[in-house]
Formats: sequence, C-alpha cells, structure tokens
Amino acid sequence: MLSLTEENYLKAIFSLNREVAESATTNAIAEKLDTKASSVTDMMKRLSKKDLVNYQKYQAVSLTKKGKEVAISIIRKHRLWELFLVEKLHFKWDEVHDIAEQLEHIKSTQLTDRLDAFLGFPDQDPHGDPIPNKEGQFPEDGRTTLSELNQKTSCKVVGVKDHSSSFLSYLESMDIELNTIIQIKTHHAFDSSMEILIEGKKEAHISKEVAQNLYVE
Amino acid sequence: MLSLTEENYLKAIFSLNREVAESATTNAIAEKLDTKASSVTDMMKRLSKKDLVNYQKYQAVSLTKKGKEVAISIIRKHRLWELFLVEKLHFKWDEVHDIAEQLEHIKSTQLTDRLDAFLGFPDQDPHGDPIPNKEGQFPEDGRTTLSELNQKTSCKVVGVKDHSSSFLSYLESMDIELNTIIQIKTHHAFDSSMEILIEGKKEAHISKEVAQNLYVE
DNA sequence: ATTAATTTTTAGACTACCCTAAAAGTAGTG
DNA sequence: CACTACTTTTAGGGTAGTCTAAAAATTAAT
Repeated sequence: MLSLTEENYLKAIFSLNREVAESATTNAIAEKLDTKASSVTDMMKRLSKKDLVNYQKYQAVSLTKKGKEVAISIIRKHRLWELFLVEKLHFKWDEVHDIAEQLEHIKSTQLTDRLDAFLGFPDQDPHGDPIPNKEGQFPEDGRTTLSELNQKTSCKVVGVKDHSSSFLSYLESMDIELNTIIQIKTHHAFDSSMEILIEGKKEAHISKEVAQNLYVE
Repeated sequence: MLSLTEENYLKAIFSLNREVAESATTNAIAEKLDTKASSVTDMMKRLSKKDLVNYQKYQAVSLTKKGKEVAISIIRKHRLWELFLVEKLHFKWDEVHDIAEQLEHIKSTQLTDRLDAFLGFPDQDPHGDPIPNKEGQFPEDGRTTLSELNQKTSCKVVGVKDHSSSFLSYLESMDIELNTIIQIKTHHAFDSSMEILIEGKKEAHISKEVAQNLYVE
C-alpha cells in the first residue's frame, strides 16, 4: 500500500516525463512538489527499492511499469472526480482541482469503476484532458490524430475528437467528412499547422487544433 | 489543519462518549483505534495542546467544543458519503464503510454541502444513523432520545419517534406513557441496551431500538 | 582542460506517529 | 491498611518524511 506522498511523487514524475522525456530531474520534481531536492533524492531511493522508479544517482528518473500503472490510476481517479464535481455537484471547472487532488488518493478500484460508470464512461475531464480507462489506456490509444502524422503522408478520416457543432460545421465547409482522403503537403513546425490536399483536389490550411481533433487511419 | 490520525482520534472519543459518559479512557480509545495505550497518551497531550480534548492524567477524556465540531463534521461526511455510495453508485450497505472511512477526511466544506444538496438533504444514512446538518445539529436535535442519555440519569417521556401501533402497545405493556419518569440504571455498551426503572418502581430491560424511539426531557 | 556554476547527494537533525518495557498511579479485596 | 490487579504514563527508540548545510558530481565556460 502506497502512501499519499509516494503517490504524489509518482504522479509528478509521470507528468514531467509526459511533457519532455528525461525531464524528471531531482530539481524539477522538487519544484513540482514544492519540496527540497534532498527530500526528492531520499524518496527516489525508497521508490526505487519498491520497484516503482528507475533511479541512478545524478540521472533523471523514469517510472517502471508498476510505477506507471500507479500514476495512471491516480490520473484516472483525479479526472473522474473532477468531472463528477463539475457535472453532478455543479462546481465550476476552476474550483475542482484541489478537491480532486484529495479524492484521487481514495483507494478502491470498485469505487473508481463505479464512478466511471455513473458518469457514463467519459473520456475527457472538464478541462478536456483524456481520462484513461480501467485498463490504463488513454482514450486516443490506438487512434491516431492527423496532428501526429508527418508531411507527404496520406490518410483517411475515421472520426472526430471534438463533437461540437461548430467544429463539425467547420469541417463540412471544408468538405471534410467521414472517409475523406487527406494528403499532408506541409507540416509547419513553428505552429504545427498544416497545408493539406482534400480528396486530391482542394488545398487548405488547417490549424494545429483542427489536426488534433481529426482521427485518421 | 488536522491530520487524518488526529481526526480519527476525535471521532473515536466522540463515539465512546456518546455511548456511555466517561468511557473515553486511554485503553478504550486504544482498543477502538487498534493502537497501544502509550500512543493514546501521546496523542491526548497533543490534542489537548490544540484545545481539542480535555485531558487530565489518569482520567477519561472529553472533547472540547472545537473537538466536538470536528468530530461531528467527520461523522456528517462519513454518513453522506455512505449514502452517496449506496444510492448513487449502487453499493450494498455493507460494502461502504471502508470507503467512507477514507472519504470522510476530504477537506472541503463546499464539497460536503453540495453533496448534501445532491442527495436531497437526507437525515439518515443507509444504516439508519442520523446525519448531522451543516450546523452540526443531529436531526433529532431539540428532541433527545432515551438512547442518548448516560446511566444514572433520570428523565421524562415526552414523545415517541416510531408511531407504529406495535411499538405503542409494547410501551403500554411496560406502563410507559407520556410523562412517565424513567431512570437509567445501566447503559450496556456492547449492545446499547438499558436497565431502567419506570416511575421509580418497576425495573425493565429495553433494547437499543426502543431507547432510540423514545423522546425524553 | 581547468575553473566556475549548477545540480545532486550526503550528513545530521526535526516532527508526527507508532512501538516495547518499565515505572507509577488507581482500585479492589481481605 | 497492605497486597494484588489493572490502567496509565514515562522513557527510550523506530520509521516516514521533511529540512539545512556542506560535500561531491556534473555541466558550462573560458
């Protein structure tokens, strides 16, 4: 059984490594958890002994399989509770973080799974962040968004992530619908926007946000 | 800000003193919390310094006003969460205790009050125990049931909670009616039953259920 | 490549909470 | 009142987690 403190360390390491690889350094973790570097070193030794992190003196740490599972389960709980607070208890999306920060440590798989069901197996929290399912898979797992592809690639639209009518009508105006073939001509690095060719005939420029919300194969 | 451990001590003392006055002895608390007497002594000194308990060496402890408020707020949270688990997440009434034991320590008055509203301001948990309101009043406040009194106390019957004819005829058979004087001789801790003296003459044994359904003054 | 700046680790100490073993206090019994 | 049984407290120590200050290692810079 892990302590609240240990769980918070794992969560911090997970999120640092999500953003940029090799970034979970002693100092970075300390800053994230508002503690001191020496405390982090201490804890890394303990977590390493429990096979939750891979730790080597003076090097950035990474999570083991076991550590990753714990971290994901905490993120899952955090996001489910946030959604519960907003959707069922009518909190505003900016008021829920601190409460979810506490609720995420409640230990009961059954509780988490039933909460998940109660909320209708959602895949996004109130901030639009993905909620991993009970197997620890993030919703877009297996599904590729257009934004993940490189230029000169061709693909077929198989779904949308954002279901808002404004997004859908925007797609319609571009003649993009299910099964539309898209070729990426240029993928601009500076803003992640793209020049694409729709169905081999119509050229268009789409923003990063649009590319991130189109599932393709 | 109180620690989880401190909160659990306060809750234990509250419940011991509810059952029988002067019963929150070092040993009793230790047993209730599955810890050792020496640890309890330790904690009593700390809680006393924080003005949460009244502690004098070698004597049973009681809660201060502040201590009582904390204890009641924890009980409130525990019972609201239990009801949530049963009513909304469809847990069985016997599966919820351990989870509620964790949830009761979540610190957010707003959360508690919204959960209360979400559940429709209930006054009983799934086990039939009363849920204090946000002011810390138990639903039957203003009205005291016989079960809330300690042994050696004397009181007068002023009403019944259960109005069923079977209960009323049972009372009649015991010669208990409005304005009857009852003296509590013994309040058994193990099953909350009582030995009482009716109108100073007739001795009787009554169960917890009966005591809980008699309003007295 | 040696020095300087920065990061990380170690050493030693503190608090909260727990324990065991022994001492001290309280109560019951003849 | 003394003796025994029991309860409670003290004394001393352990672990988890924190800190500061100093030492060691790494990285950057001249």
